[in-house]
Amino acid sequence: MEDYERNSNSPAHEEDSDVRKGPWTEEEDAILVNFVSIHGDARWNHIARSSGLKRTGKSCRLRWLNYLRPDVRRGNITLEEQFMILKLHSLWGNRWSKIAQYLPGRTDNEIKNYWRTRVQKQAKHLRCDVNSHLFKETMRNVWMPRLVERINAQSSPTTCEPMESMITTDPGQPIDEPNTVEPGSVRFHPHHHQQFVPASELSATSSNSPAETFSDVQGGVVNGSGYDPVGQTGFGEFNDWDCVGGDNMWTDDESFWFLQDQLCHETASYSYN
DNA sequence: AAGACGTACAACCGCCAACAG
DNA sequence: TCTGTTGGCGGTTGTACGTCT
Repeated sequence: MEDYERNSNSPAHEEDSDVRKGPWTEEEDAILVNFVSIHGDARWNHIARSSGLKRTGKSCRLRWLNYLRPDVRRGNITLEEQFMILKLHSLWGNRWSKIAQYLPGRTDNEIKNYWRTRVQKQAKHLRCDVNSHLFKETMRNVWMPRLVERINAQSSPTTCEPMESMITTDPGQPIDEPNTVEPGSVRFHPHHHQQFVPASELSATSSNSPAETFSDVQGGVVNGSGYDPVGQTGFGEFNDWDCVGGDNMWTDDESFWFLQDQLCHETASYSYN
């Protein structure tokens, strides 16, 4: 651990040997939070020097963005977030920061970790590459439909099922790692600030009329069979998994709003407010 | 009970683009 | 225009912790 905390191999730079590495302590966190609250979160090298922290500016920035920022959302990835990650990754590839923009409170690091630990693990189980056609087809035709089914099935503060239980098509697959989504958690488009919350929360907590549900507003039609990977809903047309990053890429807004629209149509369990 | 193994996630690294001087 | 600095990003690694044998 001590080796990890010290940059030991640069004797030529006295300052560098003083740079701390490794896990942040509570004291360091407190100093950084206090300093940022006063001076703002810019000029990280200046912050690192002026605060007295023996950290690099980069390290301070990362700690703030990924952990200390007040709007960082912690806890397990929800079903909706899983769906968004899979879909956005299919559109944009490993552009984690871009994907994170559409998952408020989630950091690129968290999404990247989720992808590596959960999704890539499934590819390993299938004995195929995460970029292979087989894996993409499995994700498109098995996991994502099941995610939509689960989202549809949610009617109260929800349980979040891990990806591994979705690899099988057995509908009776038990949920082995349930977790609770914090009531009142909201997701919104970063540009338009339109929030959408589970309908169950709305009905319980707000005065919104039924006519304000998203599918009503949008005139959306619930697809009775849930997720349609290649047909009526249009997912399949555009979701060319082999063309990520190619000429078929959409603009950011086109991609996001198409996806948002599809998700809302298919789950019919969200509403804007 | 203890060691091996697997998982989750915090943190670092290297590269690159933007920007200021 | 050039150069150094800074911040952003994706990839990778290290470690704590849980589970399995």
